[in-house]
Amino acid sequence: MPATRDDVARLAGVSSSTVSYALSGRRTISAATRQRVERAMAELNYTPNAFARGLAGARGGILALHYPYGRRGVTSSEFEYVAAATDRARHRGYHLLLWSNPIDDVEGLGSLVSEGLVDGVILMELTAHDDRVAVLSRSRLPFTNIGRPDEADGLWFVDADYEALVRVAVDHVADLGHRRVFFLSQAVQSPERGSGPLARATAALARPARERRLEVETHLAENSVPGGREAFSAFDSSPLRPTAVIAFNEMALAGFVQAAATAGRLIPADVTVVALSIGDLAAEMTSPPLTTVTPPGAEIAAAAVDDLVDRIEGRRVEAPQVLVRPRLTVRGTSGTASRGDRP
Amino acid sequence: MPATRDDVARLAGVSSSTVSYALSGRRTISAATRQRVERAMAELNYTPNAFARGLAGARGGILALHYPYGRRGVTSSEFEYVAAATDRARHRGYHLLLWSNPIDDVEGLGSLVSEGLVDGVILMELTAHDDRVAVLSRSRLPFTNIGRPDEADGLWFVDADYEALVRVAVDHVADLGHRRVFFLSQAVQSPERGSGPLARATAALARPARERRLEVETHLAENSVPGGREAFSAFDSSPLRPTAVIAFNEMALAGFVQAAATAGRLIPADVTVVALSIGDLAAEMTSPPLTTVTPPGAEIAAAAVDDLVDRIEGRRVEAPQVLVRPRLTVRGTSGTASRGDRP
DNA sequence: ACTCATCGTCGACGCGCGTCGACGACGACG
DNA sequence: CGTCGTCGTCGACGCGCGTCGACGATGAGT
Repeated sequence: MPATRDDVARLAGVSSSTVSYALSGRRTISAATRQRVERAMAELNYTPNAFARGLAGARGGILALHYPYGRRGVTSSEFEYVAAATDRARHRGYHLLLWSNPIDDVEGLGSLVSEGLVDGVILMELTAHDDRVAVLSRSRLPFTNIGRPDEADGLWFVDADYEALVRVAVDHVADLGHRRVFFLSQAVQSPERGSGPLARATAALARPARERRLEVETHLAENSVPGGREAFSAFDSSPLRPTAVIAFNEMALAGFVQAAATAGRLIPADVTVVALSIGDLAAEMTSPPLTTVTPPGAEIAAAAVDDLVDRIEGRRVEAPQVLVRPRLTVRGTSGTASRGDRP
Repeated sequence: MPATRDDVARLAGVSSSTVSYALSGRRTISAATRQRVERAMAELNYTPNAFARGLAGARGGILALHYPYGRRGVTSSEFEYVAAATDRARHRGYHLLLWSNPIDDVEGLGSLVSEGLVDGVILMELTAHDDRVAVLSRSRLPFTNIGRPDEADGLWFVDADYEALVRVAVDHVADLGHRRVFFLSQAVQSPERGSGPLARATAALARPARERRLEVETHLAENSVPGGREAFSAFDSSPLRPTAVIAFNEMALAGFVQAAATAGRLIPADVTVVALSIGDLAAEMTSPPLTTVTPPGAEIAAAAVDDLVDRIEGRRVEAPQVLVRPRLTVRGTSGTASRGDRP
């Protein structure tokens, strides 16, 4: 039912290919003709058919955003990435296709690729060893990553700067005078694959801790509320007697905070809490609201889209590897260490 | 670079159209031929080109999920809808295109439609008067809604049952012995358009309240943390002296809870709190965790996708209007009313 | 006056698939 | 043995667009 290019051509009294050139500007068109064509397009409410455009060899104008299946809505900020990517893609003239399948079902990704529907792919939540990267590399389809694998040579990616993330948190805690820190980490499901962010943050912790002369006790908690309660027991009975918590475990932190309240521990008077990678809403839901150090998800997603589109359109050839600095938001859970703990 | 249908045909020693029929099953094919074709497809790793398929008049296999832009991804459960829809679409053999633009920029939606790219559209977060409905109705493109406008005759929708939502909350509070309730509502930005859920929930409150003999004071708070703090002052100084809060305002509830803690009000000993439409993560972040009554987002999204696909494939013609019952999750913020307040 | 480049426009073709009509092979039936 | 219907396969065409080569019209240069 929608108008075709031929309809426009007929109405404007020109040939069909002239309409095409008027639209793409790939050949010179006289001002008079262009105007007639534009008027005709407006009148017929013409929009080029996306399938035909794609078939004819041009860009189809579709990007795919792939995130591994199953990690289901646990992370509060996932939507921030998706929404920002959608938005940025639209501004660049592309559609965003959401695509999700089990992380080890690489075949699903393969069929998406060979369907030829998308001009490029953005991979979300990269793990340390991610098979998706191999599949896409082989396919010659442009892609960028959010996050990065251990082996990132020649790869395009935008990632949070986890070294900076940890350093900012450590500095903040140390600046407040704390010296003994409880690192509320998480137990990794499949150590094989490894979670990039967690591993990176964990590895990055040692150095700034040493520089700021902090003693750190690490606790691996389940990523769940009960896991957080257990973590609090561990914290509470620790011989280290830590006065601050740096948490990289969203659900466990919730349990931890609840358990602390139940046990009568006051935050931040008795314990300072700094949460890593937690969304604003979740941070505001606690009492007092959480001090957080968080990567700017929207910025990261937008940068990934920009890189990908640049690459698709041939505007860029070298592989950008971008690390984005996190944002420290001091809310209510960080306080100065009590007298006896001061250095 | 990917294999085409002709490649498969050549390898299998049949004609190109035979491959097509073997794939679609729209004509009978001998078992022997089918097998040769399938072997050839497997060997070449053949996947039909999506653009050509779409151009040739068949389904393109793409659905669009449209959500209004700008409502700043603050809502905790948005991703739940999106992820569930993506997943369900995939199971039904469709791709999901995310599409978002300012709610009053209907033209953007129009161009998506006339591009002919998608087989159907799902509209999220419908408001009471939603221009998008008119645009899509005119386009003859199949669409379903999540939420519903005031004028819903003949429309396909899946919506949370807000009457039930409110009733469940009221019953829960009343069962605990509370008689005076503070309804933490929200100030609507553009009263013109009206937020369907809020209006519906508000309207639905009167009747169960009367039936359960509850006195209700309604407070319109900004949808923000400070707004919630102000709401707490209003609550605290109310002559009604309410003992329970029913909240339909995510960010304000956070502020409210914080203010309550600051003021030394204990939850649930002094105040019972029931939150409407709050995601699980956010609910767990408070101490104690929030008792909630929430529509099952994943279920709603999946149902909308199912309806839409059924309609596209001609499996259904009458308009289903589905109301989904909410889920009450009793966590830590609801307690029995103190003695003096009992009936 | 004639040549030659340049500009603006046109017609034709191909992208890969779905589908329609045709046609050969084959068994059933008279 | 001839006829008719069914099954399985084939070739051709069209979907709407991008793009290539061709061509007439113009203006500049000799």
